[in-house]
Amino acid sequence: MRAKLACQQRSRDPPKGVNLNAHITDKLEDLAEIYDKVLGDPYKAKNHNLAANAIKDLPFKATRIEQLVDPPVIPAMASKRSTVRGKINEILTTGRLQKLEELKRNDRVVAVRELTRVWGVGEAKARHLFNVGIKTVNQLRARQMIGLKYFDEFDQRMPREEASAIAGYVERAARRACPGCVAVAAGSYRRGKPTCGDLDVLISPTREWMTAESCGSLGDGRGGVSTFKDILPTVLAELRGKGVLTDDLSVGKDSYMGLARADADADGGGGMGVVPVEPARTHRRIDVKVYAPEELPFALLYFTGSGYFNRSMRYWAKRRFGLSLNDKGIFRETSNAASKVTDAEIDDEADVFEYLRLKYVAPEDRSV
DNA sequence: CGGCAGCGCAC
DNA sequence: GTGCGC
DNA sequence: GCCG
Repeated sequence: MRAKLACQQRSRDPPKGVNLNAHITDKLEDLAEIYDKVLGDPYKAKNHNLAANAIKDLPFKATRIEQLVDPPVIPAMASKRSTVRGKINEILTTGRLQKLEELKRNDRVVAVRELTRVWGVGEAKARHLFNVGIKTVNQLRARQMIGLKYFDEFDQRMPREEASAIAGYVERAARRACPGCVAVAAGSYRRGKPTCGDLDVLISPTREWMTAESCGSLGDGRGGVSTFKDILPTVLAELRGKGVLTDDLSVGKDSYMGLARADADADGGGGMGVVPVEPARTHRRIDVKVYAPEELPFALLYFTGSGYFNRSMRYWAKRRFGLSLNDKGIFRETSNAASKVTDAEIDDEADVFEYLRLKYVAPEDRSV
């Protein structure tokens, strides 16, 4: 009775060493791996591997599907409806496998496949990483190493004087890139806390600058940049050059996350010829974001927090008016651009409170 | 159509 | 309970 | 994907 069980068989004796059918099995195995690691279908994977393994053991190179069906290399192959058989047939007749090529062109497939090669990263983790923009092992490694490298430093909060110093660098860089702009440190710094876990700096040009920019009357070599989208890269370049920014975590179109430290050019007033002293200041988490002037009040409100304060405000806006609130504006229903509320002149945070029929609360009092 | 192995470990 | 590796 |  047990005689037929696989676990009662000796393996097919002389281990055949060479695979004469790699032209078939490579494709099947690739497809299996994608089914398993990317598409979350381990059973499809298993069956593709089953066929691949059987074909690997053949003592001849298969060129026609009949050679695999006659005595079926696996039981399923006997059936005309076997989809694996169909795929093998396609490989044998065309030398290609459409389905596989299609999948291999897919961004997500490529990324998840690479990421799951990391021990501890499975399908779910890889999918999540992909969703947050991490698509390669190198990107993952960079992130991981920064986290480890500064593990102890990230634990420490900075005195607000240090936050102020870093923000000062950002502000000066911003003013050079975009004369007249505002650069405000939000977050717990703006709420007046004596220490800060990280630093959010919001940059926003003046309305006048925007107007001048859009009609091309800037950028004539007076030091500022010519377009809105140049602001962030210009500011970052200067801060990197000064050694204020030491590592990047993510660099987007109008949002930056990275590490900064104060007193990078500590000899600022110390005169020239001073040998640069090892700064050795703690690395701090910093976010820099650029907003259009009309968005600034909302961005300020949003990034000044606290998180709890924000939630309660959003809750009110939704329950009382059916409005949704984010860092860019007030929206009806969901926050798509089309539904942005424009019927009110919102010039500062106070206008937002007023629009929502709430009494103004100063930043220092928002640490609820 | 449901089942396809089931476990220990980390979180 | 979920994700992961085996 | 395949099987019962």
